[in-house]
Amino acid sequence: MSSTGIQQAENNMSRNQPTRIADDSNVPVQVPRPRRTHAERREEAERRMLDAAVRIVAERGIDYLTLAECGEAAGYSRGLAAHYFGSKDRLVAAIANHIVANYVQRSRGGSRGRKGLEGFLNAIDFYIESGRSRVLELRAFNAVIGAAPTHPDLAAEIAAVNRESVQGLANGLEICLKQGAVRADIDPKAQATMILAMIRGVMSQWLLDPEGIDLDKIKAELLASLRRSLAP
Amino acid sequence: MSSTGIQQAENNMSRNQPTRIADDSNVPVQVPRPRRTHAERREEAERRMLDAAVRIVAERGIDYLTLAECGEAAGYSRGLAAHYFGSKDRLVAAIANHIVANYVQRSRGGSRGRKGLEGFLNAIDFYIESGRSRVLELRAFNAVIGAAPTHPDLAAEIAAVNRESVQGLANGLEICLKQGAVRADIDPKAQATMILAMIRGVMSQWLLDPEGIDLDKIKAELLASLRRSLAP
DNA sequence: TGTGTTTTGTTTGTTGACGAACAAACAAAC
DNA sequence: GTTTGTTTGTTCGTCAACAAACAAAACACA
Repeated sequence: MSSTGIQQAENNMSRNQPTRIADDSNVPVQVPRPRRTHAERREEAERRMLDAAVRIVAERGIDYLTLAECGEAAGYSRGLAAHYFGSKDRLVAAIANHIVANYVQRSRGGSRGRKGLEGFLNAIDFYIESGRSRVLELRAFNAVIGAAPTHPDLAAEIAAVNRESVQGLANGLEICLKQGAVRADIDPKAQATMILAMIRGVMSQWLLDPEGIDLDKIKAELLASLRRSLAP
Repeated sequence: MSSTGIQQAENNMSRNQPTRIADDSNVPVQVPRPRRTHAERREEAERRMLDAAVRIVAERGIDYLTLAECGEAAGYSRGLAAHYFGSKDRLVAAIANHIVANYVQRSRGGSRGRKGLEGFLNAIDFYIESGRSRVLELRAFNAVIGAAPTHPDLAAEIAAVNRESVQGLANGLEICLKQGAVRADIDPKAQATMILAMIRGVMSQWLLDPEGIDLDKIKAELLASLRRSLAP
């Protein structure tokens, strides 16, 4: 619900008067007027609060996330997060959508081009690298997934996210199937579920023990295994 | 640390006077004296509180687990959980060990016998079925894993649990390797990490959406894939 | 065997901090 | 001047933490 309109509201600086914090004169400047529209204000506030919430969850965990701190960490007041999201559970659900929306946005233009099985494996690589390079989001998402089964509001939300992710992978496999790039006796959806599980599970272990888990080695092994089990 | 001595204290009834709740006479009986040893009392209290904590975490999540409710749900007082575990984080760490200890205990005598690749795959099957049949433990464990990366106390504990699990699977693969039952160019530890990831990830998705995830089908696909990618 | 004392396990009272929820005020945009 | 966004004041419940108190078992010694 709150994930519509995240892709805009990015560069609103260009329209506004540049926020003048200080100028040449030593006379105290009156507070600058950004003159943003209501929608812009609202969207920026929402985005900043979600970013703050992601950071808090990633650093200290869901149980230490509070509505008040979320608002303040975003540079607003105590009460704003509660006002926007209503409850902590719904804030957490919004976090999940926020992270996924960010990922989807990034993944467009990511692994384009390559076809066949290698193209599919390339997408998996992108997924893994994406987590590696955005540890905050990864940690927060991991925490949300862990909490989801016991939070009814969240469970539905995350289950939907999972279905979409599985479907995305399954689509990739379907294409390969039609091209004859993978063996014909696989079940795309079951394979996709499995592969998503593998990716998430590996990242979850890596989060807990970055020293002990050689992500490059495991990624290589993972891709090699998939190559063997999927090749026609 | 608290997982030593779980395997005893099971049948302490045989040593004590059988707890007499009522007897033949209609004279009100004085309160029965179970006459348990201090160690027995302590262990039972600990076990019952951990069981209660597992149930609470599985049903409502870690953030709704409180020390007070844990004690009371176990049939004791408000303060006992705090007295034993000191802090919520340490209680949660104890939960993880409790669940793992339970699993390990059950897994002995579980998948014994079969050798070669099929024996290894059989152990994986056991792991999955074990989660399916003990949803409470699975849910609680899943929640703990999700929270671990942001809770320093927990992180170390769970990382150790993971290492043990990976090592267990890797050992199975090593045996297969020596028998020539799997291809020679795999890295047992990396494979084990991957396989554990797959199992956990699939169970995590299943928890969120038991209707949407056909566990039998995915298990079959998973085992078939492993057969293809591991076979010599 | 019994009795008194010490240790260990368990409960209860109390305090203080924190967080959610609500209502009302204030500020900016329309 | 009206709507929409944002802050502030306040209340209420809940939980962790600590400090005693109480109860059961272990021990010592007759």
